[in-house]
Amino acid sequence: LEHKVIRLKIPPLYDFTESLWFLDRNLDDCMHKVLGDKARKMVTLDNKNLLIEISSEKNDLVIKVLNGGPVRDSLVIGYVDEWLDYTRDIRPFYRLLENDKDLSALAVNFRGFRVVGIPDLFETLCWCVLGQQINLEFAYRLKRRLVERYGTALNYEGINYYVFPSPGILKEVPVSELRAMQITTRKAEYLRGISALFDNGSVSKKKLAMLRSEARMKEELIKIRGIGEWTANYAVMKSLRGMNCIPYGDAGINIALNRLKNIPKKNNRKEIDSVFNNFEGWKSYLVYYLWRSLRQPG
DNA sequence: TCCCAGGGGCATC
DNA sequence: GATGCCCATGGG
Repeated sequence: LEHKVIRLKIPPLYDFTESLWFLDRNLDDCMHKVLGDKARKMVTLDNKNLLIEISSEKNDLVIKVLNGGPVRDSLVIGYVDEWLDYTRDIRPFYRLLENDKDLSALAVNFRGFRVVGIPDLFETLCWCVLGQQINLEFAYRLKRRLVERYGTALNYEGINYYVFPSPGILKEVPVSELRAMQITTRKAEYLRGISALFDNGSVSKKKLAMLRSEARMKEELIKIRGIGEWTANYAVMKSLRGMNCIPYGDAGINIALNRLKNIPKKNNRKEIDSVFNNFEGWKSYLVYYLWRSLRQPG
């Protein structure tokens, strides 16, 4: 069977194995699958569901469309870039890292690591709500339950790939049904509320993107019940590609900066800012590298 | 038993 | 604006 194949030249400071590491990292994320040195994911482009596979060969990033389509190459390429952020020139970020003696090891240890995005804003926000104040493993389990029940599946070579449930479907799910999945009453209410806002069009990625300013995007998001400062920053970073997003209060950031810079783990907003102020334009990347540092001994 | 997890809302001062 | 409490489950 012949598949559509797109080859893209890999730019400096992009390492696909780092993207793969993030996509795998021992967490059971139902929205993609890592098989050896390949990643597979179902994506919706031009109202069509496509199963795509990403791998690397020599100096190329290789995209195969395994199922679905056809859609224009540019749509597929655009999606992969939103997902893996591979075309961004991150050399300026590396110069900033290298100028900081406590952080310069990050540029060596995680060379070529990029922010892995979640192009679907609705999915991002639901994911944030699900994961609030519980451990990651359990959060991924909750997401899997939600997606398996209300999402759209494609079975390919014995594995199910999913499109995240639509707002129209989730807004109608009774709280009791979500409660039965161990999603708390509060979270169920948040999910239904966010779903309704996306379903009636009052909130959308397109509308937020048109605001241009990250600060204004966050401002709009925080108005939504269930979305606080942490989630607004996370969502703008992961879905709208904001470059100056700091999820203040994040436990992982606190631990990483405590290790690397001996900064207190609580009431540390000013200390956090004093570090991040040197990374104007790359704050989100620093957040990501700090998270990255938690999972592998420096 | 305790504390903590890639939080957020709300009441209170 | 800071602080304390609640939610609600699992892991260490």
